[in-house]
Amino acid sequence: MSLRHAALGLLSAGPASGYDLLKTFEISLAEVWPATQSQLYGELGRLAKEGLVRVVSEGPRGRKEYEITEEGLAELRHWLVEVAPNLSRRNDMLLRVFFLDQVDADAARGYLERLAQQAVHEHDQLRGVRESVISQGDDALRMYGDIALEWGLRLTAAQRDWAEWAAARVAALEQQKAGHAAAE
Amino acid sequence: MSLRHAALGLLSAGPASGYDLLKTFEISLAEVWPATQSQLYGELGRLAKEGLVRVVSEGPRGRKEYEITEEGLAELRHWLVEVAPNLSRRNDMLLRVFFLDQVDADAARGYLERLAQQAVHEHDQLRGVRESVISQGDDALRMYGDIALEWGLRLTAAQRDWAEWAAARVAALEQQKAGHAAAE
DNA sequence: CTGAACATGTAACACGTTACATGATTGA
DNA sequence: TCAATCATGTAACGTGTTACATGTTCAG
Repeated sequence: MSLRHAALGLLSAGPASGYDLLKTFEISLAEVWPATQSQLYGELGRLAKEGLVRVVSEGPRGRKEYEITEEGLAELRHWLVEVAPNLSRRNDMLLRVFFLDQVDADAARGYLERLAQQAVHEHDQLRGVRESVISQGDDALRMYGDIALEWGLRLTAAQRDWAEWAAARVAALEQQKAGHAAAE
Repeated sequence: MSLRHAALGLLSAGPASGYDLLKTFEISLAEVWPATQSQLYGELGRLAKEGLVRVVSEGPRGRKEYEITEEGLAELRHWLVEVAPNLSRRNDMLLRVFFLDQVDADAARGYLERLAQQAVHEHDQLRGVRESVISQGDDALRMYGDIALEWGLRLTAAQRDWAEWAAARVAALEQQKAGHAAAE
């Protein structure tokens, strides 16, 4: 149920339309909480019905501008620090590792090496983002953006190191097996 | 659509009933791909209908033992190395960081410190698991289990370091603000 | 003989994705 | 004028969660 809180969070920075929020979801929140148009319009309707947001103006082309209410702000703050974060631990990439013994060592090594490459790529992307947004905006807002970015940088670095280490372990086993075969 | 592959992966190690698989999901796969009873029985039925698994024996209490078919094995191997892992990036914990400017610095720091503590706790749990399963089972199977465990150890360590670093940054801002206030 | 563990199944609901459907405004 | 962009909404479908429902077998 966090789409609701993502929407409230974005609206806490100022009024916006569904369309506006959608852009934000696609750009800045895509790496953390992707949302589709369909989902967002539905949620905004529900939030309005429950009084957590309110329509403040209707612009051209049927545009509806939403504003967060006091009640919505209270709900956002409550969620932020009082509700236990539910670590959604489903991990496709790691699930595969468990079954990697079903393919030969060469293919398994290839899989791990690709993971390492992907991590390097993502890390570079994030470094690019950091370069492009240096020191703009106010204290707190900027700091928390930085902190989130740093999380990405550290995690992709750790993922790269791990994948490289794992690929090397598989390669070592391959060598060992090859030695065995030659000795027979 | 990975529950299907998780089930195929478990069955690739040998025949088992839905009930058996459920235990495995609850114990060894819980951290990577949780599944409920309801979901699993449904999926096994579908897999059987599509010929990726087959019922090999019916035991007491209506127990149905499933075995993976050649077709199922082929699908599993295909998925393992040929299908791009879809990185499910939804991250509740990080989403909150983006909106942390909505609570005071003290509460924000508390949130980050709690994240660090949680990471330490998880890291310790995993260290416990590693201790308890040292050097059992065969080469490849053991190795991939190790590799997955190592991922957990490295990620929880990185998460702890990051959360501690972030909490320190927020504390520094608090100090700065307090100095300001005193100077006025 | 009784409670725990074994064993499977269905129904209702929540959430997310994709696709369809529609129309208004603006700038080149 | 016409294409791009703005702007919202709904329907169908797939997946995941919780709860309900039922019955068997084994060990003490």
